[in-house]
Amino acid sequence: MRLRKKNNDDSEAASGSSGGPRDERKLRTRRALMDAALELIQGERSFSSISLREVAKVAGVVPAAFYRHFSGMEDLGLALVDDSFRTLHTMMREARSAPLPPSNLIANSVATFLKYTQDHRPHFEFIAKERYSGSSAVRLAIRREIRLWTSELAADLAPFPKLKSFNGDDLRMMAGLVVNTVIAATELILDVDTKDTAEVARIHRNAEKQIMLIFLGAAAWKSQA
Amino acid sequence: MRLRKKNNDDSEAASGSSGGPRDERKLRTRRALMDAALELIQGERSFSSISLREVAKVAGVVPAAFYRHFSGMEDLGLALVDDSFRTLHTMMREARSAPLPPSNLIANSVATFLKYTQDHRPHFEFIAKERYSGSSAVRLAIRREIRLWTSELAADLAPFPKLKSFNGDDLRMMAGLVVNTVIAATELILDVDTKDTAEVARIHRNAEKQIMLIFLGAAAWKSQA
DNA sequence: TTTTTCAGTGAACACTTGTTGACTTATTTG
DNA sequence: CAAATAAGTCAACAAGTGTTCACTGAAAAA
Repeated sequence: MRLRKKNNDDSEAASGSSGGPRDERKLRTRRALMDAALELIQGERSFSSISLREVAKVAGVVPAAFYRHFSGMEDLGLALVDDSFRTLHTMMREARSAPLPPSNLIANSVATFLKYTQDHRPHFEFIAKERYSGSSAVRLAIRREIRLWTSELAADLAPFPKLKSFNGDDLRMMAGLVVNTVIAATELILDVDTKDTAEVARIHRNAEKQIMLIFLGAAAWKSQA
Repeated sequence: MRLRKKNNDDSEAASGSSGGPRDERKLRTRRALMDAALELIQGERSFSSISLREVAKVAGVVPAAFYRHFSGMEDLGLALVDDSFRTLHTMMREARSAPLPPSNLIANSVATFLKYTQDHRPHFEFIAKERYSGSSAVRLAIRREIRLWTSELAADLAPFPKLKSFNGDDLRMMAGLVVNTVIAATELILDVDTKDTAEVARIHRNAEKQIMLIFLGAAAWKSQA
């Protein structure tokens, strides 16, 4: 109990600190479990309706082995939230480091984002499905991440000259509106047949227009009115 | 098979056509099953994670009796979608028949709507949870209803003088934005402790501002730009 | 080399699950 | 009144559930 390290929760192997063949193997299985869950989520089923045993089976592992990595399904769910939003933050970092030209900025940003969600479908499908129907811990984690994302966007928006008249609260309010709109479009696209490019394009255009409408309103906004 | 009426799906009793003691009883049990499902949904669980047997138990009925009313859980889910949106349409009809004064119209509408969602929490919680995580049939049904709702709102919005410059498509686009915003606020409120009036008020104000921002943009909008 | 650690195994457990078929019993129908 | 209808009951089923425990065997530590 003192010097023993039980290490039931991957706290070490998850970060791949030492990197021996054993840690690597553990990491692989952990990923296999997470990927298995994401795979089972695709289409009809939701995370709360899949079983620990199914996840283990798809991951090619006996059910008991699951517990070497997660304390239960809820734990797995939280890990998937982290995983999914890491994906999102990576994208936003890339976007900032290679900024788009100011002309057609909105249309390009929307296109970039929606393209990204389609390329990482499993993660975003997981988020969309668990956002409201998951356990309260998972829901809370997702809401926290979205709030964070909203704040990031607000910070990115602040320098724009047209948004001078916004105070901090109202800027977050506006960013929240943009995030909501983008999320709604994402969720629609996820529910559409990938090959139905016409419908996907329609959703794109709609989201673009909606965000343009928001910015049009922003140009006329006066905080503390 | 010809003159026999098996009546496995409540098609008659659901509408309560004849109204005898038997039909009334059947209707009561049907409602009990639906209410049981809504009750089980409250809080942690989601519709896809509750079982037919649990629903039957809460409804005070043996599992086999469930099949006298619904062919399975998915069928129950579709019935709940209908039920929930009937609630919503009732509200919108009431709102139109007793129109609010034009001053503070937005703030009043938002307040009315959000109040309503809190008074019919189970229905709206069901919709929020199943919108993305339910079976495809249920998701489709919900999306269809939301689209309908959006069109209704667009029709209500059309007469406004400030929205002269909108064509039909763009009007639906704007209505969609408003609906999304209201839904997002609703979903946030449902996830907040009912007694946390400060947080509820914060969400109210935020939604109001967001919709005002949209209308501000609308006043500057030119369709087919 | 010997010992320790630990991811993964296999079997067993006590339950819950959806669905079935034959039944009872009150209402409806003729 | 007697016959038919059908909502609800009861018991049984095969299959799947989460969790446990003693185990094996390869990698890590000594």
